[in-house]
Amino acid sequence: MNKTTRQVDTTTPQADTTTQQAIMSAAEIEFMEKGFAAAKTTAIARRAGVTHAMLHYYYRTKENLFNQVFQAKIQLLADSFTTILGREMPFLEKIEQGVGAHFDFLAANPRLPLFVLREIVDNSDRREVCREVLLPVFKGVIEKLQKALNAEIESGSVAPVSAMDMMLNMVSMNVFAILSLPVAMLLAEVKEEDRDRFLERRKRQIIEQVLTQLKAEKR
Amino acid sequence: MNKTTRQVDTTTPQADTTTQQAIMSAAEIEFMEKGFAAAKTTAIARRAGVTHAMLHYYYRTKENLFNQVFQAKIQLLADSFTTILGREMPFLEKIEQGVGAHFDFLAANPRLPLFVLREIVDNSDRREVCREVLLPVFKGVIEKLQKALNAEIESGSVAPVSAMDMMLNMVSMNVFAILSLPVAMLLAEVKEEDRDRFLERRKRQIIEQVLTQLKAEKR
DNA sequence: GGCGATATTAACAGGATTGTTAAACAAGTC
DNA sequence: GACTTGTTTAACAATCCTGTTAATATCGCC
Repeated sequence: MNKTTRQVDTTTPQADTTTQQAIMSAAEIEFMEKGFAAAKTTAIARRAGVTHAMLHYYYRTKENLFNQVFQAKIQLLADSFTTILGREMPFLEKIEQGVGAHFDFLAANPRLPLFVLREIVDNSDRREVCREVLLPVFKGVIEKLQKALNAEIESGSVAPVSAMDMMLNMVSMNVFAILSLPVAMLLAEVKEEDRDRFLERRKRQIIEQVLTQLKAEKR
Repeated sequence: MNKTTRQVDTTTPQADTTTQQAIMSAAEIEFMEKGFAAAKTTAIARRAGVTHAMLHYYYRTKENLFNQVFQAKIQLLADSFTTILGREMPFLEKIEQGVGAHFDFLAANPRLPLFVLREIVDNSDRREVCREVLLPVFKGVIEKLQKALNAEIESGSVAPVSAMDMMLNMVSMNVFAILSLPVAMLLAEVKEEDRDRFLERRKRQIIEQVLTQLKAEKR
């Protein structure tokens, strides 16, 4: 097997040049696929192509290794929110872009939602990680969105909706679209080769749905 | 320990009168809480107050026991869809009632969505159970809904929307509302004692959202 | 009371799983 | 070349988990 340098190589972070990185990559895959309980350290080591003793050498415990993976994934999730708001453009277009980008991010990381939800249900430590990482990001996004919304509402161009509700609706539909894809394809009787088309159609539908809510007449 | 009768007592299905039922009840709780992988047969037996050998005596394998729980839960889920459509009433009111009832069902069975999603991801047998039980029910509901929708669309009282899209939106928001409650409460900074109020508010919001879509002006 | 069928227990077997450890190995330094 | 430091291996220990089995208990029934 390949020898490692003394220090973990931080100059080429993408490849599994070191044993430690190989283990981390393998752990990501195994944990994402099976969750903490069903994933086995032996399987992770096998996938990484090393003895399972190496896993304990670098990460001490399964729990410890998992926590590092978890932290990274929560961070990834947080980043997906901040990248939404970027360039200058008309408000509705910005929303359209934002919803679409969020959808695309999830479509590219389809296992992420279930992974997170599965592990926080009865583990308050992991919920705490979520709170620490996600909360500040989320608050910032909501605040910005609410400000933009208020301006539009003031000018009468969109209906009065709360940023939080809008966000929840959007995230709900996007996450669930990805999360439930296996069931949805069953229930909508979609064949495997039509998967991408189905997703694309659903994405457009969700965007329409969000815009409809914004354009609704004041009741 | 209480002795069982020869035949499982089907006249009083609610109580754990027999060992077999006690095991089944304990299994439901354990499997729903921890999922197949993390649940332990020894823990199930302990919870049921019997030796873990009894578990194997009645259900042979952990897998077998799990499958019976899974089947029952899928059936429960299916029933939650059929009970929606019942009495005669104005269309929009019926929608309102239906969405609310679906939400309430999920709120009463908050672990159900995650339980199902978690177990079908990489198990095609269980997906097959879903298909067999859920598909016919779902198709029936969609068909009925589409017919009712068409009539309303014809008369111009609601905007042209497809039953499938509407259903997906509705189920998405309801399921995700329950599924993500732990995270949502974190992100919306809701205290434990305000949980029910938060849920009720979200329910109303989802109903509004669905109705808004139906009342949208034809573009 | 004795018989037969079912229910229950305790003990065990086999295997998998996490984690440790002692010894071998590689590589740079003096 | 010996020393130091970090890496890797193989073997092991301890525990846990699923499933079996043989012996015992319980019950209905004749």
